[in-house]
Amino acid sequence: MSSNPPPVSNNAAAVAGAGSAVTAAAPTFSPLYQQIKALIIQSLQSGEWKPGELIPSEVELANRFKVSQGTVRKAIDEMSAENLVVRRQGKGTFVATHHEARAHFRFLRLMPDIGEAHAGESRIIEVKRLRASADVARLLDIKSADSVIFIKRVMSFDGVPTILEEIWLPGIIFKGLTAERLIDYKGPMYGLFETEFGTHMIHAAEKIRAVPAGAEECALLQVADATPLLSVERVSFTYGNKPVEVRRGLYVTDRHHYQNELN
Amino acid sequence: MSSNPPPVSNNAAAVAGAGSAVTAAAPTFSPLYQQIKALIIQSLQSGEWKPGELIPSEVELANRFKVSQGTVRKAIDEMSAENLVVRRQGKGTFVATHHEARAHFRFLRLMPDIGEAHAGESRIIEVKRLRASADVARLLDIKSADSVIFIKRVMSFDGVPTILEEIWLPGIIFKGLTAERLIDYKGPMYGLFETEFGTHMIHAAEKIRAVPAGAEECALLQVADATPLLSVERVSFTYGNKPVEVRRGLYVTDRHHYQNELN
DNA sequence: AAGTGGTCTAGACCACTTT
DNA sequence: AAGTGGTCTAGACCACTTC
Repeated sequence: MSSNPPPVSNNAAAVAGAGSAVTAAAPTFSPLYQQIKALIIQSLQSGEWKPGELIPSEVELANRFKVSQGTVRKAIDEMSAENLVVRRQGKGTFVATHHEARAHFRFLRLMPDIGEAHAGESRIIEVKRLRASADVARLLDIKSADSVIFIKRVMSFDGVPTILEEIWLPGIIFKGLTAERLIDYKGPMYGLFETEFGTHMIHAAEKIRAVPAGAEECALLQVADATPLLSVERVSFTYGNKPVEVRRGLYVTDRHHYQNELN
Repeated sequence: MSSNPPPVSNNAAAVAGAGSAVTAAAPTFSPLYQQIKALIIQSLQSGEWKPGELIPSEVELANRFKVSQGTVRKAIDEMSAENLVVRRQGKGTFVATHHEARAHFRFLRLMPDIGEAHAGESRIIEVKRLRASADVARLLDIKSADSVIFIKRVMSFDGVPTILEEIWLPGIIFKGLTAERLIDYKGPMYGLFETEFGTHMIHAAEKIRAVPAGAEECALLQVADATPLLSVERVSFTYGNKPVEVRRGLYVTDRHHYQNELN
């Protein structure tokens, strides 16, 4: 640590229970590189560096935070592992964005049984504003009856309708989202969310079930009544693990499958 | 690199195309820590350190391989991230094992909708030897008609039959596996594979679909005909990414769901 | 007190990209 | 040539566990 007082506390525990030796207070200690990581994430969250942009080099950040390059490096290493940033040797470190081929299939795990995965065609069925149900409000961490934007769409692959999705978004964040903007936008929906509404999804949790197709699903997905469908309920999160999207997808899985790696 | 010649090549590319300056041969270069990692994995594979056992300390390994502790550290860091080993501060680094609470749910993603996840009861329906079908042989990377061991079982949670599984194992590796040993064994099946057959699973790939229950599924899982079930096809791998298990599970998902995190 | 992994530093050199 | 991330080293100190 040398003699220079660091601008970030290196040991928060030193402040705690200075008198009581036995029952020390819960040590809220966190290593320097974690604090640096938190600071960098704050800058991402505040929009100081936007998705796709270059962030300062490791030496620059080391100077800014008055720590060694190795410490900044370890912070960014973790962020890279969490897909928050992308490192490119010789070029720099970039904020992760959904406007990239590599990101397109991170949140879409449905793969064709044969052939290569490719982007499908999206058909918007309905976009409207409504009041959050108790369930959706709980998942989005908003108040019941708060305004939400509801989207219903069908995705097709090679002309075959395969995914029926319902999406709920907090009205406050996605104010002004209309069917036109969704239809006009070329590229993945998360790219639109990121560019037009400043909301970048960093991770999601899914619950998967097998359910029978109902009347509406049969009509929109062109399957027989009670055909087994994959039900995928997703909650997506942005910086700070804030939930900002609830999605319920119904997948036709006779020519596709949900691919998952267990590590 | 100092002046001491390292026992592991620090730059394999130096050997290649020594004469041709323009079209250099494909540089099979790999960083030192990756080579160290590969060596450690070889030792795991050869059984030098068995699951649950303590591996040599970082300083010891650094001395053995004549590299710095930091290089060993980076190798083990990656292995820890891949769940090949578990680090315990003050104690040492241990080979990962399936005989631990934390490992029990790494390969079982089916969670109860309400309440805590807990181990279910396994009922063995059938164990027999047979010849590998073309499909199974391809997935296990063995020859068609090679001997495989086939297991059929039902898992129940709180007395409710929930999972019907069929498992195919290479006969060569799992020679001597009988219904009795499966029934007598307390604990997870992968723990038995590890302890009794020296085969530790390190990761798996799953393909998930929704399918209708057939006659046999209805009988064994006590569901109505054509009830939608989650079909989970899994191939599991041991050290060196060698496939050693094919598994097909059918999950009842009215009180459970398959949980997945997208990162 | 000794041994282990965990953090932090400072400096060197390499590989890759851009100017 | 200059700047970036990637690798490797050597040494210090901290936190945790065991003796």
